[in-house]
This record gives sequence, structure tokens and C-alpha cells, in this order.
Amino acid sequence: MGSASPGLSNVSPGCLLLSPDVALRTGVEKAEAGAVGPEKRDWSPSPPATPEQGLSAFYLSCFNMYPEDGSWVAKVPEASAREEPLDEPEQCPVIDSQASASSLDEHSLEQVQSMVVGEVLKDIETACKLLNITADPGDWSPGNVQKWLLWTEHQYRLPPAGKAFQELGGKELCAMSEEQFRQRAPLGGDVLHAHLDIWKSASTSEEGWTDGEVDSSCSGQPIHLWQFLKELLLKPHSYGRFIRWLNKEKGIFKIEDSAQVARLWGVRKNRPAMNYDKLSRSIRQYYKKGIIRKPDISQRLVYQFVHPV
DNA sequence: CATCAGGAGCATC
DNA sequence: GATGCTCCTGATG
Repeated sequence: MGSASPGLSNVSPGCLLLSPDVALRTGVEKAEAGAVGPEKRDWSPSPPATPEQGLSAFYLSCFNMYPEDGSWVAKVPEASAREEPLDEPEQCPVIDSQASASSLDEHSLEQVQSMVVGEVLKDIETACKLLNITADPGDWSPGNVQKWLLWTEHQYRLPPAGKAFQELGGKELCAMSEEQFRQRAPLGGDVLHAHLDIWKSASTSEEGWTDGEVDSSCSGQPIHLWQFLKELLLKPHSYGRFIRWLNKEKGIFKIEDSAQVARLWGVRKNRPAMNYDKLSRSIRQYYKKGIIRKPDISQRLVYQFVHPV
């Protein structure tokens, strides 16, 4: 998938996907019914072929596969009854080596999750570039708001609502409730509100990333692979199923899902062809430099930072 | 078969 | 030149 640029690919999947309040309860169902339209009802979880197909529509449809509120994860067909560690940020689940059917389901779910997040972020990024606006709706000028409205209306075939939101800046827009959206735009106001929520949550989680102590996106310097790995390790809440510490003090970590880690790295570096073979080659370049090494007892997919934090 | 190790050429900054 | 992407051969469990 991905050619998302470094900026938006910073967003943590967990922040988006684990916020059912935003994604599920603020009109996504209605978004599907009202905007996505009958021709898109039979979405299967595969990425849209073209931007014009509407990546957010894909996102919305994916969520709508399990539309009741509550835990989205639990709605996955035949999903494991095992508790997901979603509410315990520090918990790093250990993936059983004997993969059961249920853990396989979890894996495919994770793939869908990260895929969806990637597509949504790409969607937002595309819009930002196209419209020359920032990803954070709070920063929008009234002109930016109008651009965003036009774009969203066009993407989801909503009736024009620009006039109803004239003179409103991004801050005011963000402060508005779904009800207020509906008052101003009886047709599609709820959908616009739902989309704005997605943008808001995307930019919020992006800020979360830039707070990271090893994050390099502020400095403008290209991120190093070892920094990226540390970033993932710092966010077990979001990435604990892909990569986790075995011994944080010694800097020993295990890549649990090599394909996902490589994919995330590829997204970050805008290298869609990235895979674990290449990523691991880059890790091995660190051997000589004394940044990463294999631990004393070598294990598959286990590496060690030479200078743990 | 996936992973690991490392050589080599190349692009980018 | 540093960094990492890409492709490669060969080894290993």
C-alpha cells in the first residue's frame, strides 16, 4: 500500500482505531447511509483502487462492518474471546508461537486495521496537498474550511453546504456539535461532522507522535531506522503486537510481526516496496556501527540496542 | 521456508 | 560521506 508521506504516516494507528467514540459513535453509521451511497455498500476490506473512489469511504465502510458501538474488535467474526490489551498501554501481549486459529484472526484484523489507518491517512494527506491546507482542522482559516467542505462534498457527493459554514474558521468548526452541523446543513451535516472528527483524531494522534522523545519529525532530519524502531517500541499500546521489548533495560527487543514492521517502515520512508528482508539488511548495517547487535543468545527476530536508553 | 549474514551497486541528502 | 534501499548469494534451523 502506501506511499503516504512521512508527516502523516506518523499517526499512531491505535489513536485512530482505538477511539470508537470518534470513529463509531459520531455518525459514521450515518455517514455510510447518507453519503457513501448504495454503490459502495458491498465494500470488502480491500483498499480503494483510486483516490477518487474515496479512501475515507473505505475507512468508513470497514468500520461499518461492525456498526454497533462498544468494542469494534469484539465484533470481528470468530475473533478471539481473549481480551485485547487496548486499555492497558503498557501491556505487551505475547504472541503464542503455536498460532491458534484465533490469533490468526487477530493478525488479519491487525492487518486490516493498519491498512485502513494507512488509507485514511493517505486520504487526508492527499487532501492536504490538493487543497494546500494543514491536517489539523484547528488551524484552518475560513478559506481553508470552505476548501475542505468543497472537497468533502465532492468526495462523498453531498449537497453543497459551504454557504452554511461561511466565515467559520477551523476552531469554530471544531467546536461545533453534530447537532449544530445538522442545523446548518440538514442534508449531510452529520456526515461532514463525522469526517471532521476523523481529521481531528488524525491530527491529534499525529501530535502525539511528535511528542515522542526520539521522534525526529520536528527536526526535519530524516528518521533513522533505529529511531523508528524505538518509536514503535515506545508505543506498545499501538505497536506491541508488531514489535516489543523482551528486556527493556538491556535494549533487547523482538519483532513479532516482521511484515507489519517493514510495512510501517516503508510507509514512513515512502518506500512501498519495503519488506523485512530489506529492513533487516539495514538493521545489520548497524552491527558495524555499534547501534544494534544480535543478543548474546541469538534468536530469530530478536535484536538488541547496544546503548539502551 | 523464513530468517540471517554480508557483499555490492545505487540514490539521496 | 552517511545512510539506507535494493538485489544478490549462501548459510542455518
